[in-house]
Amino acid sequence: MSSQTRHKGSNAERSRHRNRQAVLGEIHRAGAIGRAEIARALALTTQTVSNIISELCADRMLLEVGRRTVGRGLPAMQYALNPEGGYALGIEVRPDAVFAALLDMHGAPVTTARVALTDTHPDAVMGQVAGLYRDALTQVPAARSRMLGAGIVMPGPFGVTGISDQESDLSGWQEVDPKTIFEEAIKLPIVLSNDANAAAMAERINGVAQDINTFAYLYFGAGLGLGMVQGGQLIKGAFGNAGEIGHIPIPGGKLESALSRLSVQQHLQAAGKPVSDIETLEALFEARDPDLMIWLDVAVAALGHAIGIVENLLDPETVVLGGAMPDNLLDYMIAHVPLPEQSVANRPDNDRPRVQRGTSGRMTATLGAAALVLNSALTSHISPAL
Amino acid sequence: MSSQTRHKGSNAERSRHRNRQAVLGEIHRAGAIGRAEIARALALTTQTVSNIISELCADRMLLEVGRRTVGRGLPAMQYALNPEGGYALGIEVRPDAVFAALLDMHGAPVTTARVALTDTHPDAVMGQVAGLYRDALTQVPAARSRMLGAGIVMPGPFGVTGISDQESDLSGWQEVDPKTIFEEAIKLPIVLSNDANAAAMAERINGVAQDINTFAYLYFGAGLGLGMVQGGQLIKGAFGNAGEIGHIPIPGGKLESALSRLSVQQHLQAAGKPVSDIETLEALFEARDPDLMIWLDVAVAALGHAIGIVENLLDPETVVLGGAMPDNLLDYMIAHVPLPEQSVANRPDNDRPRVQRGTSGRMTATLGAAALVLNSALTSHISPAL
DNA sequence: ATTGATAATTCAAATTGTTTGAGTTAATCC
DNA sequence: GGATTAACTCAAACAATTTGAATTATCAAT
Repeated sequence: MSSQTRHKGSNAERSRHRNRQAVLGEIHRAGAIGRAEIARALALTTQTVSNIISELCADRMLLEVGRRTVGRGLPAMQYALNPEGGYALGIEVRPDAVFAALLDMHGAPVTTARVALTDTHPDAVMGQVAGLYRDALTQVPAARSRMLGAGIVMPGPFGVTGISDQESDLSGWQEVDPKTIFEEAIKLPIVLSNDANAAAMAERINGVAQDINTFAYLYFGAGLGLGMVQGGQLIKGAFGNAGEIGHIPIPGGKLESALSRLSVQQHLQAAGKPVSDIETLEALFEARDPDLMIWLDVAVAALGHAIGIVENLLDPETVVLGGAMPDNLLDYMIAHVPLPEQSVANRPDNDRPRVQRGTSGRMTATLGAAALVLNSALTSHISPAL
Repeated sequence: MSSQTRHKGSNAERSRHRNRQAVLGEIHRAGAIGRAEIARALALTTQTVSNIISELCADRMLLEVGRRTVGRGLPAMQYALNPEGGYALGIEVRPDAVFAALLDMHGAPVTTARVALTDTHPDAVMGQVAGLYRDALTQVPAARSRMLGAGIVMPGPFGVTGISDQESDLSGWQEVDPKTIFEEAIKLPIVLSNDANAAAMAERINGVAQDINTFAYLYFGAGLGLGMVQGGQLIKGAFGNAGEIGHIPIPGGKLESALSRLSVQQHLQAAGKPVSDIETLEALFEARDPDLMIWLDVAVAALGHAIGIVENLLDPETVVLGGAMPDNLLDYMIAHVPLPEQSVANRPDNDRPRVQRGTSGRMTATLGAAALVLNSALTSHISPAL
């Protein structure tokens, strides 16, 4: 079944809804901003913005943060998002554990949690997920009445049986519709995504890509994923499986066999140095372990290749690197990656870094899951004016 | 300068504009359709659609095509696009020639023309372009008052001096803004694009991708280009240079050194068989020329590689192949390409062909340039309902 | 052949949300 | 201190869609 891309018509009510979202997005972008300035940015009248803002204030979505004097004229009252105005739940399902995070309106995590997963069948997972949600609401009771929705990150690819790695596969999920069962388990609007897309959204809501509308996120999960954002919207593909960059063949095999957590683990395992967690990997790198450095040599070459593909295909403002790798390793890779000359990003006047590290941490994808929800609350879903 | 992706607010007037476009798009998609059905598709009331349609009829954009009886009830009056309701100009600027086409509302070419280009400086090109536009209007006087806009296809990449091939470069264009000077030369709204994106739009308006919202077009120009359409919209990248797939390195060099018109020409040249036009190439293939078959062996391997990249990154419904190659060669390549198994498109239930040939002809990009204009007239630019 | 159900369409009134224009407030500039 | 500038508010006007009742034409069943 292909992605249903049927546009809907517009009416007054839907206009209001979009304008509300656009106002929220503008405030998010600016941090604190006055009504007249919002009106100019959105090509609306101050009156309209005023109406919307008084509504949002009544809903406790906004806070007045004092007047700011810029030049002449009446100083504008500044408004900012009320962090407690809305919450988004992020859930990440991995084969061995489920992560949860509750984000406030600023995109800051207010609770995080993790439970081990012994049974990966849908019913068992739903039980854990419902429990995590319950716990989060217990810790932050104020969120109960202000939930915007939940983002779910699961191992993909979806609907593909041909090439899935057994390792990353969850059993018993073939015949269920994830969105439906999650909606039943936690009564919230659900957004489903893969880890790389979620990570990209995390960067956009609260990270290095905050003002960047078109960028790519190379994500180290079990394999190698790619989240692409063009004009503030994720590129999902026809079946939601866009960004499977790990499968792409490169001279020595497929990309993720040289560039992934699994790859480094296997390499070190073969060298008699089994590594199961990131801390060990971090320590090995601190010690400049020769076997790890050998892997890195191959990995940065593959990374250069991957960046070339992404830059030439998407022409992004920047490529963000992150995921299940220690920061020092990511920084090393960024410092030593051979950036391809044959790339549309290799332009003389390009002052932005072509590659940068994302806000790190193992929770990136979980936070990103919630960020998907925040993003849809903060963007108006109207294509930019031409 | 990055792509300005600032959303605009909505008001009654803009709602009407979008609804008009959505109605036109729905009629285009259906061919002939009744008002109530449009209303259901767009989640509007029949009354609203009725108002919009009577306006469009008054503007001569629509034709009544009789009533159609489906089941019970009053048979619905069917409406279709009036082909003469609007026209779009397509201009393709190549280093050696300028092509022009005038398309009617159905996307059918009503005039096509070509002039050789001896001087590629902007002023000279503008003179030729203005002349082609004048000629087109002379041949189709009815179009004069009903022009929707002009699409321009030019060699890219834009704003990149680092990696442009001299061959495909136009001289004297570094310091001008193409959009501005085209707008001056022909007083019409201008859309700029590269050849691959235009070709993709041609397929979507009037070709094999008519009902496909997410697909990719691999375009043989001088090099190898890629047009990506996701949810009915082109993926342009931050600076308009998305889809430069030709630059991507593959085992034997960069992709377009194995897979492009230039590549086959150079290969045959080296074998003592200079080929300058498509007909010769077609004839050589008909004769199964051994040198050409050698090139093809390498080319289909490269094509398989390219398809793997595109499928895994975009997850399209299909990949369309076309451009400056004879049809029989394209068909051969499609029949013999080694489709990668490591691809999200390699799914058991996929009944659609993974690769297909586009509506061919050397004019694809020129027609596509005009199709860009038609597309923007027929789509409402609202993101799909979630 | 008549009657009832169904579906498209139209008309007029109600509704929603934005815009317009006049007037108020509070800052800077001279 | 007065003129200018800019943000903001109020009330009325405006533009579009929606609502609900009435009309028309077809199918299906009696």
